Amino acid sequence: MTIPSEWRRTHLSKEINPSLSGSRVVVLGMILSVRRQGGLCFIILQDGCGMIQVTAHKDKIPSQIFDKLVELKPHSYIGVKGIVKAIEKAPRGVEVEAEDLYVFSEPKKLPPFEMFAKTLPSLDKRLEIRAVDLRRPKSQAIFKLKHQVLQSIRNFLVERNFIEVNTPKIISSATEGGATLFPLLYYDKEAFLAQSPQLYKEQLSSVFERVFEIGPVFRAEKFKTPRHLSEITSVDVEMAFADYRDVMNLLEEMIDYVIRNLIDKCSEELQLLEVKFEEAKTPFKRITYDEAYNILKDLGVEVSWGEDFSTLALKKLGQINKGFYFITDWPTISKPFYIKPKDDNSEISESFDLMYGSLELSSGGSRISSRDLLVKRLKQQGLNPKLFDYHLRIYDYGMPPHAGLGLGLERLMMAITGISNIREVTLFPRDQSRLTP
RNA sequence: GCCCUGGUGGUGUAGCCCGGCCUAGCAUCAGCGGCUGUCGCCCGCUGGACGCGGGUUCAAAUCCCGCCCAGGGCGCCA
Repeated sequence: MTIPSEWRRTHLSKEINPSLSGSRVVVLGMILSVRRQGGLCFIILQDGCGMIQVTAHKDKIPSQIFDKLVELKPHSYIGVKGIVKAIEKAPRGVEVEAEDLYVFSEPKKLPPFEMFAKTLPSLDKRLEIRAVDLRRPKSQAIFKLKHQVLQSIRNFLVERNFIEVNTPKIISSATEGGATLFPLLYYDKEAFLAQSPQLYKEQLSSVFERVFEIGPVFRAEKFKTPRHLSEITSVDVEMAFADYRDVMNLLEEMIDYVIRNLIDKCSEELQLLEVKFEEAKTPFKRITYDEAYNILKDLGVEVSWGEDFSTLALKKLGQINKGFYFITDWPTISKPFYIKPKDDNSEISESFDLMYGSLELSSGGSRISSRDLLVKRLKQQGLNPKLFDYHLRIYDYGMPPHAGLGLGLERLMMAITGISNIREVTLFPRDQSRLTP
């Protein structure tokens, strides 16, 4: 539809403030709520960046405009032309007193949830019409925060001379073994959706020294938990002439930077979601795998040295350690083939996981930069070095020491918002049973 | 792959264990009416539900079996 020229927006909701009092404006947006009080009507109009209260007085405007306005339902997309009034009783001390109305769209039906409801339908029901669910201010706030987190991460890394790269998501073989990949047909060959940009970013660190990628990764494990998805956003960082201690320091600084930025720029969203950041003080605690192992043993939790901690074990650790903390120096056997064993003890690796309570947010470490050692480690892990030839051949031409990390963006959002279901912090989550929307 | 829990109007729930007093309660919502400073408004009236199939019983929302769907846990998992 062509938008009539007199119904072009003059101001966004957030631009309307008491100093504009008396000016005539056109605001466009979607109705969140309509409340009528006799001859007075209050409408909360939401646009892309906030909301503004619109009022209509029966005795000040033509009756057909007033009558139309009061019968409008939430989810109607409208334009309102009116005068800005600075009024203390209005939210933010300002409102638009309507003179004219333009209706772009009215809903044929109402969604199964209310815009400000205290009780919500199950997430499953809401996901069926996710874009409508996102009209709820609280739902939107999550993704405005996520956007700001992404912006902050980019700013932080770029300020430190990292460059952003993009690597293939269609790959020929298992990146690191272990995880189940999604197979697909690539012309007449078998291919897979990438589980990680790991090997590509390592190669690129030999060129640009500092690289990062923010993009989707895919896992075909049949998870059915509130913290796993089949498709997630991974923040991958790799840097040359660095080891795992440098990476941990970088990650810690980055999270601190991200949180400071949120406090600075997203106070409304944080308030709406009741986020406090009480458990986000740097420096983050660092405990070694062996220390964690002994703590768990003393608690009577079943642990076997060399293995990843079980869900139960992580829960116990999370009870002891609130907020962010590192678990460092993992047994080499528990880590992927490219993680560097310690020079003085090859049983232990230069590696870390960043935890938030019992939730694993990130893992990383120093990487092996010798081809021979990589081949040895591949064999130890039961992987066929021939399948990795496209990667290993690069090492013949020299490779600086390097280290890096992978961070699950959605997991970070769970930690930041305190939301316990990863689907809630993902616009269109993919899991075992959900391929739409 | 295995185990556990749940499914009641559009939505969220009570009732189920211990069958009858359920003509299924409450809140929200929707429809109609009233209200000129609301902001999760308020007031009055009206409306709407036991996941699907089978069984037991004089009687099933309630007990049993199967199926479907959802949630959670284990295993597994940068």
